[in-house]
Amino acid sequence: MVVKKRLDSGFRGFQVPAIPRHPRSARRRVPFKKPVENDPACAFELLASLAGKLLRESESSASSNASGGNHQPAFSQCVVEQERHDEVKPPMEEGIHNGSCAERIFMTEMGSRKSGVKPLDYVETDSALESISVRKNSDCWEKTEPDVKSDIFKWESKFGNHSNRLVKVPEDQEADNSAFEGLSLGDKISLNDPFELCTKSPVGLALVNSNSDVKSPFHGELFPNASFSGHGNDIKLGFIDDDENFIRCNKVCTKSAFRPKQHISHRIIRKTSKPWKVAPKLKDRGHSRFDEGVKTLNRKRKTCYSFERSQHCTLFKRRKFFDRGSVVTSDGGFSSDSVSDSREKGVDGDSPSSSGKLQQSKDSHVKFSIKSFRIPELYIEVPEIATVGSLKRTVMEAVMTILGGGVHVGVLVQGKNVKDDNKTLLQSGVSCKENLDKLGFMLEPNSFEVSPAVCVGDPSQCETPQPSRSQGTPVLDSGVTDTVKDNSLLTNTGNHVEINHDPTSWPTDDTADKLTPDSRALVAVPNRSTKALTLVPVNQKTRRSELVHRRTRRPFSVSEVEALVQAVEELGTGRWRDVKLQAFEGADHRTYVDLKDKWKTLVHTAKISPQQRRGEPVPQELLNRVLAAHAYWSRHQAKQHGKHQAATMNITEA
DNA sequence: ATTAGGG
DNA sequence: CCCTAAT
Repeated sequence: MVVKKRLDSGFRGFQVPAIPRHPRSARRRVPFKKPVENDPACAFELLASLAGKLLRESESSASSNASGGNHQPAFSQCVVEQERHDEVKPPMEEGIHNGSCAERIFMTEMGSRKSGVKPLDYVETDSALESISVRKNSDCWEKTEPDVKSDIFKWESKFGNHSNRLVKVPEDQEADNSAFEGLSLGDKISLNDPFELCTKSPVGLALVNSNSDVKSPFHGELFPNASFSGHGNDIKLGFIDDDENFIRCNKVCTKSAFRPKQHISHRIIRKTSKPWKVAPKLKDRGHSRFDEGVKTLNRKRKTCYSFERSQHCTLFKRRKFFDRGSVVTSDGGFSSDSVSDSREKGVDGDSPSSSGKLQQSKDSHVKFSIKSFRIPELYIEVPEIATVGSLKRTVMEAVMTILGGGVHVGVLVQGKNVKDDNKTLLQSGVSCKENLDKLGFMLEPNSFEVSPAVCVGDPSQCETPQPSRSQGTPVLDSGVTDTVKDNSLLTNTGNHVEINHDPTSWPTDDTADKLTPDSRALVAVPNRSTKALTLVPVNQKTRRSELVHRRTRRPFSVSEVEALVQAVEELGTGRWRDVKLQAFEGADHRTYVDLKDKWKTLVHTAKISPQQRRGEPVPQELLNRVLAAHAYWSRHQAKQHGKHQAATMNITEA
């Protein structure tokens, strides 16, 4: 039995919480690579494993230390990262990861004791509490300060370190390590969403801001007493947000909130021991779905994580943004970052992940956040007995397949695809108040006409009066929020996928497909491998050839035509299966559909003048027979039809 | 799985 | 030939 589900909503379900994106240097421009070996789908599991590993390391370390009596907390420092993330950052990925910004995990082993932990690829610990050199992996990290006095996991948003979060995992909290196996520090993993889980916790989260220059409203001490000293086992998970926390501004991004990219490249992780205080806000930002997840998590692991999330979207090019005091961006490329944190109020009520907002400000700038992108429809087919894990992987594969070919963003205004990239927002109507609700973004696989930069004309041209929109209306809504309930541990992906399309979720949905037929696409290819399922992108222009080969053309020979005509003369034109069996039994490459098609063409050929015919000429004699048979069976069929109906009626009556 | 038709 | 809808 197979479960076929049409993910009608496309992967819109993959929430793309408005998460801040950072300029990530040229990397962003690198064509999206195909997913690497790391199975993204396993990210969560990996994360879990990693965490477990870490915990264990920490514990063992602690115990060993304990024996020695006085001891310093052992720290583990390592970086976990899915490299792919550095280079592959299609907007969609945000969706995939559901805004969980943490893709890179830094586990810090601060103690001189490493508990057998291997050196990290990215971070080198000089020694306990010394400065930490962070590999300049993505020109985002350089040096960290040694303030960390307790174990800390720093999770950096793979997307550009925008969200600072510090999650603390007190040792006293029983962590279920059972699930964490086989992962060693330094292992690379991706956090595809785990954040949702890990970051949802009542415990509260400390925001680690590496950029002291920028004071976002969120900066503050989350955990007044973040250190859990005395136990050396305490672990904090920190989401390191480097720069642009700015966008965090609840209202509109203020100039001061932004800073040039240059700074970004010199990010410093600092004073994790003094996380910015954000607790109060945390609550405000607690999103229903996250909360749910947290509960579950806590229930299961008693591990508390909390998080502070910054979500913003940037649609403007950085330079411009900067010049105008309001643009943030990522190296010119379009990013799904939201320009501002539109969730000023009502955050509690609606889950941020499912709602986006667009607002206009007085300064003629269109500001909004993107909650999610519409993603080309995916069709997935998996056996009922497939595991959730396989489903996740499958979905991930599907998504990555799309991404693998590169994606670009499409902009929809009132359901219409705005293809002219040179249009200004004003011209496109994006800035129109009426269209605010109808602004949508979608990912389009493998575009041929580049220009990923969607929007943005010149902001200064947005002169339309822009009454600030009241918070609520989501521009993009995945409507998934509700689905994330108890199974937070299982779902990331799954929960974010809407199985049933809810038209109301996506205002632009109805037209999206029509507008971009090429972008709709993935179909399940049954039985293609041992895997639960295989997804094949349907983007015909670019991928079908790779995945679903068109059968090689095999012109019918005259003898074949003769056999066909013979069979049809006897059997008629409505029994192709029989024709196949009778005349092409052994010809596996000729399906009854082929025969039917051939007959169709034969009839057509017979009707046209010989000059118009192409290919190997078919004897006129045969064509004549074709016409005769066609005429005959056409009439016969009509009669048969009538008889059949009559018969049916009689039966019914009888 | 077949059949019928449009692309 | 492909793709779909309808059987």
